[in-house]
Amino acid sequence: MLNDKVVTRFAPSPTGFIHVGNIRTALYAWLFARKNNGTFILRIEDTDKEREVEGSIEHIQKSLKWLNLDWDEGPGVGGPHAPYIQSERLDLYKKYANILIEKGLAYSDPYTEEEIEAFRKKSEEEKKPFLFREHRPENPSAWTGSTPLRFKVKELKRTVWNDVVWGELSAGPEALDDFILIKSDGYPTYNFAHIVDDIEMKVTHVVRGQEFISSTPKFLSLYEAFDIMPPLFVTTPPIMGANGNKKLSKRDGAKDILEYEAEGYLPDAMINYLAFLGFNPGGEKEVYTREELINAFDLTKIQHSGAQWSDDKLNWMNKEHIKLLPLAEAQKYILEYLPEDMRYDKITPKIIPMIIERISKWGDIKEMITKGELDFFFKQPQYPKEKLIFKNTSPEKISDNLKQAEKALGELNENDFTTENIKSILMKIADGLESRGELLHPVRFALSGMDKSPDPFTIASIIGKNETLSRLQKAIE
RNA sequence: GGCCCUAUCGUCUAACGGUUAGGACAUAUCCUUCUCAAGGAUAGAAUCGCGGUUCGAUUCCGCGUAGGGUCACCA
Repeated sequence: MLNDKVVTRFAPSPTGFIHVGNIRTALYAWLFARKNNGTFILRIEDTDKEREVEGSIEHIQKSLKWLNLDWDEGPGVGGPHAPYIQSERLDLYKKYANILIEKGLAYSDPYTEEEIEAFRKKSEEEKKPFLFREHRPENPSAWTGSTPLRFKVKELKRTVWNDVVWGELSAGPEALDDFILIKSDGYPTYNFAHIVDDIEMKVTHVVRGQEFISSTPKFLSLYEAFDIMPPLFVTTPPIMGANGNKKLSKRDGAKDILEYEAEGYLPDAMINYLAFLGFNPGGEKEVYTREELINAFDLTKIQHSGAQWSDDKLNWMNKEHIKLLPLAEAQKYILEYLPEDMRYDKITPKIIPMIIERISKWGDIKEMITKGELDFFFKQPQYPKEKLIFKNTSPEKISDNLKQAEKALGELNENDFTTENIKSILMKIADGLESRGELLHPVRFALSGMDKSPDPFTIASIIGKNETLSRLQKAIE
């Protein structure tokens, strides 16, 4: 087993979108497979037809594709163990079920749901855990397929196993029970189907959330029944909601991973953030590229306890990744968020760095536009009267200062109309005044019409000499 | 309730049994700046409690406490 090629899998059920908690488990499985030149399988566990949500399979694939978590086997790409959708593999589960029946390790469940409910209620009243095996029928009739098929626990014992992340784990015999293998509707349960598939697909490392720790003894007893070496278990801690310490779940507002795409996060930033929420390779470096992440990934450095989600940190991480992006690449993203009239203007490329400086995700551009923080680059701004008042300075003085600026800038050659030159010229004038603000504020306001904006030198150099002079003129009037 | 697991700044985390317990996010202040942003600097901020082992415990052990998970014909 140890010398085998690494095989990991992500096995979601198609019950809707997948959220960040699910995706991180997939990410760890993917990182580990990639690091070891192994195989990453996508398998759809659709054995509960009632909970299934239409379109989920496509949505799951879309989510993985957005994050560039490519799968080597699975829906869309096929593979040696196809099909990768459990509802299309029912014969296989029957085959494995028959092996257990022949070994005397599976039997037909004779009870009605009401009867079982009564057993459960009784246990509850007696403050004891409900165990089906205490009600195991003496001479069950042959299984016909219309009743549930149950696993027959052979030996009640303490189960001890080794988890790659947590080390040695164990549970007493009360964790073992005669669980259902195949439901009365003919579909296998998760407990049974995923083990058959992991065996068939030769999965070496089962990466999954810690909610499965308690049922691991059951899984191990199944492997034992088949006389097959179990895979290694890699248990990941939960992700907790941002406000509180509840496990992140759809009920508590966990978002569809694709919403983050819509908000303009970078896939590599999302992966970086997600990986570090519950994993740390040591050292002080935190911003990792995809390649670096694969190299640094180490299952034994996964945390044991839950980590709280933080939008702040995600935003910071995303900004760091935006900074790593080549300018041309960033421009491509930004163009998608700009309205038509800002998109193909000759000004556009010049404002890219200024936009990048002010956002943490592409979606923030929408906000900048709404606030009018971009308009003035493209057209003459309005000067709302209520904003025209500059404290401690008379209108005449301002007008004079603007005229001075206009004159000085007018003497600057068109080709020399750079941020640096404009700054040195305006600063020279401003330094002669009582305060620099007496000049810089009116000039900036003349150019942008905004209370808050980038500095006047940058704006002037972007919009060019003619437009700058014309706006100064207009403002003087 | 039974069983299982976890515990370092507000948050994410680092630290062969020996460190002034480190970094990052967030926060505050300062610098740069007319403003915004970005950048730089500084500050405050943690080993859950009690015992034990040890020359020495964040680290190992026990007991508390707190939190999480799980006890389905769901996955």
